[in-house]
Amino acid sequence: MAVTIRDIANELKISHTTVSRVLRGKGENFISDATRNKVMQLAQAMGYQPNRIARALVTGHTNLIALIGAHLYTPYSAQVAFQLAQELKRNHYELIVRTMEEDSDERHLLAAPQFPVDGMIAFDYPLGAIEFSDNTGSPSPAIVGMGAYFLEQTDTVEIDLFSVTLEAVQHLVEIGCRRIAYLVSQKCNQIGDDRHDAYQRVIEESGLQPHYIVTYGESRNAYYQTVINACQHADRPDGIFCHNDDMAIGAYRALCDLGLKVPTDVALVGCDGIEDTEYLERPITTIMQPIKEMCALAWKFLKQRIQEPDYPPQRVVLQPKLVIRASSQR
Amino acid sequence: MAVTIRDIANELKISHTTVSRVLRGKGENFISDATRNKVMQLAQAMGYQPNRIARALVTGHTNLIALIGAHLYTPYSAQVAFQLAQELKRNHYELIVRTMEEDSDERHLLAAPQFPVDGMIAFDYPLGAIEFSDNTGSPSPAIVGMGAYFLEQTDTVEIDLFSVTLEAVQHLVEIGCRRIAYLVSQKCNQIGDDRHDAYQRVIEESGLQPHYIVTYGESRNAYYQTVINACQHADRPDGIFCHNDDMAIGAYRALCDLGLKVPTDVALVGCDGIEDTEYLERPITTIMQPIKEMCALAWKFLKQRIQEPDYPPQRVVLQPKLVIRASSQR
DNA sequence: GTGAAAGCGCTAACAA
DNA sequence: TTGTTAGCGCTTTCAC
Repeated sequence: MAVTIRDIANELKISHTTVSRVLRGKGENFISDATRNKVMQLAQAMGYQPNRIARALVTGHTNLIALIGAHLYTPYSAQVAFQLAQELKRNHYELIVRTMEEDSDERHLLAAPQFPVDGMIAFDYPLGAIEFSDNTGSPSPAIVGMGAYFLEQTDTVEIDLFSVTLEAVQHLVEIGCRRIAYLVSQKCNQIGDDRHDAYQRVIEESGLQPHYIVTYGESRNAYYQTVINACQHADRPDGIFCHNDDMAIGAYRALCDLGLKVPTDVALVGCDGIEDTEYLERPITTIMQPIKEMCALAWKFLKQRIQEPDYPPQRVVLQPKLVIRASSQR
Repeated sequence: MAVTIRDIANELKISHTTVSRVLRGKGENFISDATRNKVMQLAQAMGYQPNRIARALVTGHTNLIALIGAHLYTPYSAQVAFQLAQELKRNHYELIVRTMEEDSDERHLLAAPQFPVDGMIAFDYPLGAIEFSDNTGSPSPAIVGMGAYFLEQTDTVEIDLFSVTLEAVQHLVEIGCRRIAYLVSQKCNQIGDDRHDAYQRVIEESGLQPHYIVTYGESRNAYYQTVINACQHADRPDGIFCHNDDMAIGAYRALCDLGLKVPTDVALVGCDGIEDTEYLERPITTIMQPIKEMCALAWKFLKQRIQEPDYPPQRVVLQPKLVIRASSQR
């Protein structure tokens, strides 16, 4: 059996409360040095490890944070998850990764039992707050929204993709593209989506025709196929703004296979800033997300919310940057 | 406040023990249907959620599993982590991602407090078992090693990279490479490492000269730089076996920038089978890890170990596959 | 079939 | 400065 504070207390003929106080650094100024030292030493010697479960039961917090999202397996998400885990670790918190599958009942909390966490970060996951707030009558848990999709009611670290997409599509216009397509998954292709709206705006203002290449699957291979189909006709686009980098990478490969040259025949712009876009023969122009900053802020908000549940909701808007690379330089 | 079994019991004028039994499905055959139904209904109506912490305190298990490793942020690791999380979810377990940094004191458990888990999976992390077993006198926790690096004392899902590397390097010989280099990080470049040993063996048996390109950083950019330096001389290699795909991708880009053609000037083979190798103009030949199988088996072993701590250690060896692509086809 | 009581290891209020 | 007591919400004997 693991050693408990009572074991230490018995050994020392003192109360376990005192041991608890010493070990937790409480009572800085009213525990005698003699006692403190005795306890510290023995705890060390006996290899005492506090039982976090017992502590959690009484304090009500676990020092666990959940990252929730729909596509936590993409390179972009993986980077975010890792960044967050690092950030948390410094504060003695740990991260549980919770992928919510979209078309299943798991949306409903009862389906898959979940370990209680002190807070959650909903990444690019607009439904988070809804699900988790009205679930029971209990006070809504600490939750912060983060990314390009989020909800209004909570703390949020919002990434504004509108302005930068304006810039990105404008950039395609400026390098001479006249048939600029928008490669996008079905579910993101709608009014209200920053990228969609910004694309449409620039196209209209430039007097061009919008051209949506809609994908249904969610894999690079699906994107690849979609682009193969969309670009084998004579009236193919001469520039593609891709909703994300995975699509851009699928598109890149498709264009190669079709014998089309990037950027000469077709210019390419992606979004997210994952490393992969940089390691191609023709690196892909992309929108670089401020991952580090986003994670740091999300954690800052969440930490505060955990400490002060009634603090007024905070919000910050981050601006990603367009990084121009060979795929759009003519 | 959240609703407890006592709330339900009081409401129903029965004991909380009975409620507990019903809710947990114990006492299948000695709880009256009347009681059972009443309880079920009220629990539902009151939105009862069991307190997992309280349960964990008494049962001693959390249904939490930790994934531990040194480089959990690479695309390969991310894929593994995701796969594992999926696997666990089906069994009502959740995953905590624990990156161990190499050159810090975090190796020692006391440094960063960790939430108790029912088991751990050490991925490509040979030190796992050492650290976690002799830590206290307590019985070693359930742990399984997984990947190409692991320890002898525990359950392990081992990936044998030796045979397939033999095949990979042999393949380079067969397509006509005569100066085959091995791109590897400093810490993996040693006897005992499958890839290192297999490379050396083939080179020797083919009467060629070994040529180690050693990198010190751990990023694609570091690999890129290393290859730039290593390949700008006239006696550059005409084939490179890369220790992993990230290195292969860094190398690929370096070769492009040096104006060298893949595979004509330099053939390339990577290892791990991450998606990125497939989406280049010249897809990279690689060793495809059996991620899914590996994760499924690791979880199978771990689950068994959790249930039967004294079961004799299990071990299985998995064979990855060489996937030949354009980067090594002449 | 059901309930009473004990206790998991800890923290926190209140005494002394 | 230290100890006593209660209790977090649950599971688990054991008794009825």
